Amino acid sequence: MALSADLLRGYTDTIILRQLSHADSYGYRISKQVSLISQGGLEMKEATLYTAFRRLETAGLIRSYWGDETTGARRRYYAITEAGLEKLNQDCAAWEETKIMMDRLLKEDVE
Amino acid sequence: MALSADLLRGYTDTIILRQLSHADSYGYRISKQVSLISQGGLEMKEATLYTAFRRLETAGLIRSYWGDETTGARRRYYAITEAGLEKLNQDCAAWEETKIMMDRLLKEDVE
DNA sequence: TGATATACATTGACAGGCGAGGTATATAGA
DNA sequence: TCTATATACCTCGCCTGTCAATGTATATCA
Repeated sequence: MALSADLLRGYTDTIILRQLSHADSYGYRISKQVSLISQGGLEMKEATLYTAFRRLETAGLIRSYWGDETTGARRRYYAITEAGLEKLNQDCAAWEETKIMMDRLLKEDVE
Repeated sequence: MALSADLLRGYTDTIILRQLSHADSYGYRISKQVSLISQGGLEMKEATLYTAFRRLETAGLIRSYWGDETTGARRRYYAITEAGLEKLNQDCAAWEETKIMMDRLLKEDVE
């Protein structure tokens, strides 16, 4: 990822889960979507992306299947699972808390 | 750190710089302050903290000196440098952008 | 024919977080 | 007096996530 790369470490998974919560998708597309939505601010590197897919699938948060494209490069599609949706909700809640916490840590003056 | 540990990776430095922007401080105190301000949500581990101090000092963003306590354990104080203040400003700006980006990635629906 | 876009995947280096361990001083209580 | 607890410092080595580099294959367009 670019820009605040390290900050978002660990939220890669959440971002992917969120994209999959719209509809099944595949690596290349998710990577483009993320660039688009973040207006170029965040670029998920392929290595990072595919590592995350493996991690998420192992954890049972997503599952994958090969698309039946008759033309062009084959695509491995990913779908979010029930557990994945739960995780997404948790992560989003955690993100809200993190924002509040960080804002306090970065702005608030100490007693 | 607890909770969103991984997310804050890389922002450890920023949090420390912010604390030092109030006044010179030392490891143990900063760690307590962070717990206090974040209401226990974020606990900076000592290993993390001292690693960060080394990193920041090497980078010229802070400097250190021994306190002249005549009683109790000795303290190594840290002070933020001019470069550190600049870095802090940049990081805070980056944080604001990151929030916007993440909110878009986690909430906004794709086209 | 060669460049570019689509689409997948792995390997190995690197960096940051942190558990576990260690040192030393001061104080309060049993 | 001895022990526990708080204050205060520090390092080693493991683990995990990111990512540059590299490799594969298909389709399109100049």
